[in-house]
Amino acid sequence: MINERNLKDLLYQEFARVGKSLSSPKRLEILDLLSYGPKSVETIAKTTAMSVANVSQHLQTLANSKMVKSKKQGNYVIYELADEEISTFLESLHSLAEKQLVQVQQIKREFLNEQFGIEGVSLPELKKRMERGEVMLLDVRPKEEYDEAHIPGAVSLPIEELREKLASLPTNCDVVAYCRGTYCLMSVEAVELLQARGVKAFRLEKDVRDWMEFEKKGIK
Amino acid sequence: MINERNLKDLLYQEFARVGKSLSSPKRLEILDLLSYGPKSVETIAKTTAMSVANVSQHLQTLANSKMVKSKKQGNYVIYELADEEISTFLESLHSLAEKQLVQVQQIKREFLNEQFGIEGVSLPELKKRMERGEVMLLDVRPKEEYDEAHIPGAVSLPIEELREKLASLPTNCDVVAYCRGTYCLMSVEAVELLQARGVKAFRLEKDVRDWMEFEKKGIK
DNA sequence: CATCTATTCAAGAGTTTTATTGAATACTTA
DNA sequence: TAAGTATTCAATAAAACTCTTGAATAGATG
Repeated sequence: MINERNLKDLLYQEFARVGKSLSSPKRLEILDLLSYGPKSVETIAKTTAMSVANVSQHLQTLANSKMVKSKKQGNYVIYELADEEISTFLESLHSLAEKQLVQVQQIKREFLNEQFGIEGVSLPELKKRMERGEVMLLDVRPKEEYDEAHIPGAVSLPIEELREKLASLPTNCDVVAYCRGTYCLMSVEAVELLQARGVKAFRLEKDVRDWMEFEKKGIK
Repeated sequence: MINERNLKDLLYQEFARVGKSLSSPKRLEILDLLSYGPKSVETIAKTTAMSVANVSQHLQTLANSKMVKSKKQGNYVIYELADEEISTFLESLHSLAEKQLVQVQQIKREFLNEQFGIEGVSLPELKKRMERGEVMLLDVRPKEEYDEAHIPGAVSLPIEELREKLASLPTNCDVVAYCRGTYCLMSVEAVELLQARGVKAFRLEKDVRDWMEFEKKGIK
């Protein structure tokens, strides 16, 4: 008879390939970034502050366990998540970590609440205010990510642009800024800049995918 | 201003703790086993064919990332999953791996379908047949796991016992056997034994948790 | 109190990861 | 075709991980 141990060993070794993809902080960061849309190796390297060679190596590990796939586009190799399910899976990993690890809660509190006294807005609240035309919604991520997907009604104004054009922006309109979710600080900076100019600005902790989730529930 | 890199580095390091838990085949096997109920270190070591010291070490890694928790009971230390959500999460890891990795599909096919020409039964089918009193449902896992949770109407007959008492079992009744799901071979062996005695026996690929999931959907 | 037992600890060897560096490759574009 | 650019490859050093072995510990039981 076939050895049960044999099956188990083979099987869990395979399962662990997925686990190994998630066992390196850097790889997790890459995966998270890719969940906001396809990116070139160079772009990933720049936004994650890693060397290109290192990113390339990690991407190959990820491709090996079928977490990402790539295609050549012009001079660039564009990587993206191999499957939508992976994005969902990453989210559940985050929520699990947030629930189980006190450390994460602490980091979150320290960096997001205490350090920046920035008022947050909830999704239903945002929707209401937008319908009434009370606020302008700002997507401060890079333009490409906005093009990939954005919250309906949002205006694209990447954080770099915001920094430059700050002086020429109107100040008479309330603003809500969002970026790549809770752990991304671009919207935090945006709100700080705007507030310093006297604009009533708020941060949306949620991101595009949260919005899509939210709308799906509403429609159901 | 606070370094965004700083936040990211800290954060993903924490997230990766969960990933690291899942990056070792042995740890995954332990987690899976624990998803069927609390177990002592010794029991885990025996069923996974690992040394006690090694299991203890892995369990400590897992406890460190808050995947499992332990309590002292008599002479034993009993470990269990720290949270029900972890069980769900493990399942989604399995389904992801099964979907993405051709290897897993191959292993499954090789070990479960080709090698054993054993007819499987689906959950709705099982329910129908049980309601009509046409089949006996056998839970061939260790007694403790049956006590922890089992499919309603199932009879506990651990595989070892089945082996011993085989000769004294009735042969005039159709049987469906189940154990720890798709990748566990105890039910396969049970079916083989029973079939060799001339009993009409079938395998249920699903397990208790699948059943619970199934019932929940039905009730909704 | 002494013994027994399940578990943990500690040290070490062997392997596997990870980031770095510099070169190689493959593809564009002028 | 030649130059340029994005990515990958290859080699290496440092760090982390995994399993084993044998001893230590803590708690239960006689």
